[in-house]
Amino acid sequence: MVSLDDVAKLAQVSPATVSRALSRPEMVAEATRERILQAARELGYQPNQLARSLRRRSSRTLGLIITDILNPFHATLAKGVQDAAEKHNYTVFLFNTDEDPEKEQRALNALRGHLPQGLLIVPTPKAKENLKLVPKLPTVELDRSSGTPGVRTVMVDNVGGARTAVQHLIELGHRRIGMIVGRLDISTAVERHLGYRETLATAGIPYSEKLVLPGNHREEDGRKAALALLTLPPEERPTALFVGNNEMTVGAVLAVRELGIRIPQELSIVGFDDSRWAATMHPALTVVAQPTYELGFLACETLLSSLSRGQPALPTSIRLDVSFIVRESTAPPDGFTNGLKQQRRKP
Amino acid sequence: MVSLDDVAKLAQVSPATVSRALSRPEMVAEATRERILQAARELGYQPNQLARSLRRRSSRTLGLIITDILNPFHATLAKGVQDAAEKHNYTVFLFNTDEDPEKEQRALNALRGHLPQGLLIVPTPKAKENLKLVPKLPTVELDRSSGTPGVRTVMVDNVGGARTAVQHLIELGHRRIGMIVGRLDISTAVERHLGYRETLATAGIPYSEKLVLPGNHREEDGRKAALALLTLPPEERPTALFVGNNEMTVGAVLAVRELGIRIPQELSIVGFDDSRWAATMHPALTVVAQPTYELGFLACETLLSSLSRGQPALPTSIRLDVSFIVRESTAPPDGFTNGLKQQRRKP
DNA sequence: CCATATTATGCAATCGTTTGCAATTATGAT
DNA sequence: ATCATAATTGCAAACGATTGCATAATATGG
Repeated sequence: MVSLDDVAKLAQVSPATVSRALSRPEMVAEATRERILQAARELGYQPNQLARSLRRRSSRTLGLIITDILNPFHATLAKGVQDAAEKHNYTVFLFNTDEDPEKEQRALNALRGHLPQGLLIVPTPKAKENLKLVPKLPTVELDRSSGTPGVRTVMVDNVGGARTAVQHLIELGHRRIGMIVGRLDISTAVERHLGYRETLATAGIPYSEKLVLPGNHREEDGRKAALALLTLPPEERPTALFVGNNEMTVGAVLAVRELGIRIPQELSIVGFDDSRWAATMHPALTVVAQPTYELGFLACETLLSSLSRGQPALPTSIRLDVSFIVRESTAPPDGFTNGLKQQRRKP
Repeated sequence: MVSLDDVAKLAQVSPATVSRALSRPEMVAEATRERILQAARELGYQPNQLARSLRRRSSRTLGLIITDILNPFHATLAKGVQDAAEKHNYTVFLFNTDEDPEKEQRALNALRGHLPQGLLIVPTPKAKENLKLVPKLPTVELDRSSGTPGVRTVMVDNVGGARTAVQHLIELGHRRIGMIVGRLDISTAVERHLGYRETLATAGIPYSEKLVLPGNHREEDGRKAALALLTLPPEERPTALFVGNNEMTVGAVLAVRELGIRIPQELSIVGFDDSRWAATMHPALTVVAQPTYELGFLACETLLSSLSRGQPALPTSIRLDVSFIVRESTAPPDGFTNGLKQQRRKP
């Protein structure tokens, strides 16, 4: 490893001058600077970030904690964050919690030792507790809120998205609309559930607990929940399903196939969060689409701008709009005149 | 930030002793150790990894460079690596190159400053050049080989996978089998192409350049290539397609749909690399499935074990077996008796 | 040409650990 | 007790950068 001293020797100046030539060029005379840069280039010098960070007490490093890198939603989020970070010359440490609060805790502890400048996190339900491990770290939460006071959040309009989706189903003529909701200790699930309830209420449709099943955001949970809802007696069985996240939607669709139920003739289905899978499966899924990449990018930009301005990070909460994409998985319920089908809106 | 000194004061010992109590417990007396650990716990002490790494000249950190985090294949790879790293208490820096050699170079430079212990990389075509930036860094290449001498690789049996796929098509009765191959400066593409050629040769089917189109591994490339192949005059148009990676397979399938060609009746298609999409689309795709997670996990284990043994890293090359999953996208070509369909093997 | 202001460099302390070596204390055999 | 030996602990010097302060070099102005 070639160090400052090596460069200093070659350029015949003190290490201090080399340091300045590199990080505050205006402080050193033109000629010397040239000589130093030349020497550095010659030796292939690369500053030791560890030493630099240690001394500066700041690292140009960010922590990113997501809950499931295999979920394209999170992968996209991560890409948005990384791109933004790279733009500003920050490096990011990526951790995966698999929705496990313990892993989250370990990740935070590991991160802590690396003195990141900031943290971007998709919080697990225990995050409020876990985040106490890093009390002074500028943090922004993505996608969900843990309810930790003083933390900024960047989320999408979950309530609005759910409303649009459910409203769409109601307009098609559905009355028994089931929902596969996420864990109710996660804010996105709560909000999407709220949008669902509100919209039913507005339409004068009574809320039925039987039609709302929780799941743990994984494909298998969606499958089980859908199986349960769709094997209710015909009188109670929902004619439409609103599913709270992308993975569970996959599970739900697979369950529907297992049961041999036809979409959309016998069951309409709307998912939250778009994906290639949703767009290209047959029939193509009607979904609430989120600006996922932008969510990550923006969250990172927000964090970085507050860092650079050295501001005390006002606890703002940003909401991004979602869009509703009508495809082929929704139609009027059985018994309704199929003429309505023609009226379906296009995306 | 609470430091060693703080703990030392509280426990009434020297910082040196605290350090030892934490990293070489057997060197300090039972009683003192207890007192120190207690103090550390009380203060919520977390070692400053920067300082530690600086002094130890080793960081318990790995670099991971992949080319596309949005591709589930790479995301899965990353998860395998991370899980293995976490198991051994290593932290990983993740970088994304988007197949861009310049980004790869930047990533390597950024990484360099953080003194990682090792590097896992899915190399871009310029990696052989770029890797010179980190000459002494223990490196293992995943999925592909850049041809850099002395570097270990962990890959799958691409030739074998391609052979099985093409053989399967031949046995079904296909003679004009097209291939959408990747960039020929990437080893996986070369190998899969080789398997394709060899199998044709063995079966006595002449190799036709017209039927082999290169692509840049992205969905859109697959689409374009498929469009080109499938609009050849009927006499030349392939009756089956072997596609070299998952993203291009998606594109190819979409192209087929655009053209209104039915799979598998009018066209058989086999992809390389399985995915949820491939498994659940209609008709479900026949694929060469790779042990993706294991690839990442194993690569990381390999790297770590060579690190811990302090060995000079023999340049081994590990090949993992692929498996062939026959689903619904392959059938005998038009004009062949459909009776053959029944004989299709199961996975 | 000298005093003073300005600019460019160097010195040395520092960030928080680790570790070779020396100093201290405990242990056990005589 | 006494002394050799072993087990603990502390001192102080690193690791590679940054930076306040002092100093040397140069420029400015009268």
